[in-house]
Amino acid sequence: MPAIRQKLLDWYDEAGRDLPWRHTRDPYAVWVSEVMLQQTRVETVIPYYQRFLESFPTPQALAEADEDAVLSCWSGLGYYRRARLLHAGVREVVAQYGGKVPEDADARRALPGVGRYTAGAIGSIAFDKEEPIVDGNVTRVLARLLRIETQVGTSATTKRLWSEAAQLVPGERPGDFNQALMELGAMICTPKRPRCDSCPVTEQCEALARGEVERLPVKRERRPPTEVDLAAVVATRGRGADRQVWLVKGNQPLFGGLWGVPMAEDNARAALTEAGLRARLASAPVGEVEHVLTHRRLRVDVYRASAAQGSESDTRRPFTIEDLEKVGISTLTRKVLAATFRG
DNA sequence: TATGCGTGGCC
DNA sequence: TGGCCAAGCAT
Repeated sequence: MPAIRQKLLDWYDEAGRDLPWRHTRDPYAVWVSEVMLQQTRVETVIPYYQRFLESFPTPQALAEADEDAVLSCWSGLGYYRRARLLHAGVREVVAQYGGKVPEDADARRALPGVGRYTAGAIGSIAFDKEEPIVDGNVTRVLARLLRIETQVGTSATTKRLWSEAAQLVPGERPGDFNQALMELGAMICTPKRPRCDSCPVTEQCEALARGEVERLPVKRERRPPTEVDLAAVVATRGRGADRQVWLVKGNQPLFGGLWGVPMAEDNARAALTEAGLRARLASAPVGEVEHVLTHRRLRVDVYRASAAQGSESDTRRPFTIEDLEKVGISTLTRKVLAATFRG
């Protein structure tokens, strides 16, 4: 086992990528990077990470920001609940711990949005603690190295993976070792066409010895996405540069906390009614938009409407194009607006 | 334990 | 082209 640890560290020192969050051990910055990287590619995260830390350089700055500003910075990155939980977690750190991310593992783990992985990543990278992590990369690397054939996602396999990771992590530079494990999964031990020729631990790999690398890990089947037909209403008032679009702020699971045009299943009139808007609705859609999420395939008919009047509230108000940059809106909303105004 | 939550890139 | 993801978490 020590051989694996040292070889991975040596390989990481030589071949590891130079990424923005690898230039800091500020636990807050590490936290931000880890949350952004959840289920999201490195290349996608980089510009968001840099903008976010420029806007909110310290826990205090983020804690003081309002949610619209935070989601504006997150807009387009997806999984918006992450941003809201990070915001809540950082506010808790400021309120309870004087703005210092707690070194205590249990206290860290108890923060909103901080699960076992994120807690371990912050602990090992920022605090040099010998805490293991298991993410998708580590799962794949360990499943192959140790030839773990049980299905990923079951409690027994999860327990085994965390146990194996915990046995590997003790020693020097636990944060770098954890990142080396993930980096190997990202660069060499990839899901498809792994680059075993360049792998530093081929001698230790039980799956390679048996020619079973591409078969592992054994994953669960995915359910096909649900098809949903929606109607969206772009209700405007004014013309030209003064034109404003009515948006509503949702607090539902889908796109929670973001502003968007009124939408409802199949029915544009219902979308307006649910939004509490009175407007002249066009009889035919002006366009169609498709948006695919992991578990849903959305097909959206886009309608125009004019709404000269309307009562504004915390969850319903008109936006100029300029205003849109100050709040969080989903990529779906961007598509709907683009389909309406052609850019 | 199973499910829902976004997005963009890849082959 | 479309299926398959990618550094999880909460419920």
